[in-house]
Amino acid sequence: MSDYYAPAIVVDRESDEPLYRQIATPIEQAIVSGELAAGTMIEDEVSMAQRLDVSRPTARRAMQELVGMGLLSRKRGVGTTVTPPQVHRPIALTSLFDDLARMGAAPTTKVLSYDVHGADEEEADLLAVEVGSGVVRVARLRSAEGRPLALMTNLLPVDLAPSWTDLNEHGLYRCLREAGVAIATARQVIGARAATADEAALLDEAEGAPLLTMRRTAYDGTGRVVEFGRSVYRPTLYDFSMTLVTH
Amino acid sequence: MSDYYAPAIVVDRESDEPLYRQIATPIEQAIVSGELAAGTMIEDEVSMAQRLDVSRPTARRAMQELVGMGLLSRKRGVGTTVTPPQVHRPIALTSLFDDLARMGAAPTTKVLSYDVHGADEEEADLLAVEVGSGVVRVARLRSAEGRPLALMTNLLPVDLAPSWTDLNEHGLYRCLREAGVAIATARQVIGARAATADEAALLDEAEGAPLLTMRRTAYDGTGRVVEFGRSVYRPTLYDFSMTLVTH
DNA sequence: AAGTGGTCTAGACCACGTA
DNA sequence: ACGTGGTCTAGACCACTTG
Repeated sequence: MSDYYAPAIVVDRESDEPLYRQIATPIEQAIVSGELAAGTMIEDEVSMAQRLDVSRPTARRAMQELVGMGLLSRKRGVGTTVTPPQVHRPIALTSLFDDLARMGAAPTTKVLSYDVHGADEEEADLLAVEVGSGVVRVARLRSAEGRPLALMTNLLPVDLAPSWTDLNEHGLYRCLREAGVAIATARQVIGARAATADEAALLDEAEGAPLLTMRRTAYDGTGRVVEFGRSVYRPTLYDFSMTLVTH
Repeated sequence: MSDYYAPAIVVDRESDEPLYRQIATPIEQAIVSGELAAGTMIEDEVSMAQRLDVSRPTARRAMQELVGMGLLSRKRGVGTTVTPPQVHRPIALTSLFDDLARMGAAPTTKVLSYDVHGADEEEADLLAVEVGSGVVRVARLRSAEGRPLALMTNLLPVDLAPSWTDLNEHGLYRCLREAGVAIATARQVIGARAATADEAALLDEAEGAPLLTMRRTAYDGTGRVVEFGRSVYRPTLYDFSMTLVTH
């Protein structure tokens, strides 16, 4: 008799949901909800397999999913324990709009310009498309709680670009997602520089004030460029927060 | 007869290296070296298992490792192909020193101060240790190609801190690694602000010039705080480049 | 010695996409 | 209809850690 956590799960063999996920999901929720404290011992996989009436590889796979997310850590000869939350996997590739909304900051967006045209050489290069193919360039001012926060310009292939009205209501990434565009990865570069006169006027800063800058190229699963964006942020109101992991 | 890539591998059953890794590693190298172009079809797992004389789950596991790294993508009913390099997984949690060295920038470090003392309340909070326990606070000036680039201050528990001389020769993260400290995750916040007079003097910038700032807390696998650092960078000479991934 | 996770086998059935 | 990857079984042996 040990005092480990043995999840009360009954697997449904008729369900479309794989068994290993039926097992992993409740444990995952128990961990992220804080119900299971860091360091809590988890039932070993042989016993769990017998108890839930699945094969050992199936129970094992459920555990491995959680190890992969950084929620559990295992030591041979010792057992499985809940990982401290600092070591959990990050929520990756969030959008500014979602970030602000999650913080309860009531973000608003004003589309400053929305221009459809044939790609010039630089634009074609950034999007990895043919010169002259249709692209949309849009500039937006993002505010939170009535204060201007960021100036964003984005470049997209026409066939992916959301409409002016959509962009006024939602974030770009949400528009893309709802249009069925799945972003897989993005490369971004974060820097800083002094505000130009135009930027200063729009952002309610002084000319020459330090601004955070971000350049991002987003790709779908096939490697196609979905979007290229260049933004400047007011560093007194926004910064980039992220979790890094060693593999 | 199809024209897919079938790796020429002979597995060594006497080796300590797991079979799935003996299979995955050569394929991984062929992809990252560019030998296999994006979109190249990979042998299906049933045929690979027979050919290499391993069970199907073993062949499958090798493939899954590569899928997890973003190197391969699979579609049920279709097959397995090499992922475009844009979608490959990022090299996570690099150190500034390594970054510069990889770029051939010949980084040098000057330790400006190295102070061992009992943690005050703020320091204890940052490192999640008891007030009064031994901590090391070190300030360093990092230069590349003779030009000052970053001003870094770090706070570490005494028992983990490298010596002054080690820090003058290598980057902090390399020192920690060689001391057997394995960093698992780190949280960092990137922002910007104007340079103070002191910073400006050390970094060869004007007072009030925009600087990139970074705060980072690094954790080992048990959730213990290994290091807390605060740095400022000259944005004309350095920026943060990273790849984000959706899970 | 006992218990844990790590690896591996030799099959099986199913869901999906293509032809 | 066929071939693909996705899931699952019921075992097995090994390596490592702890008592």
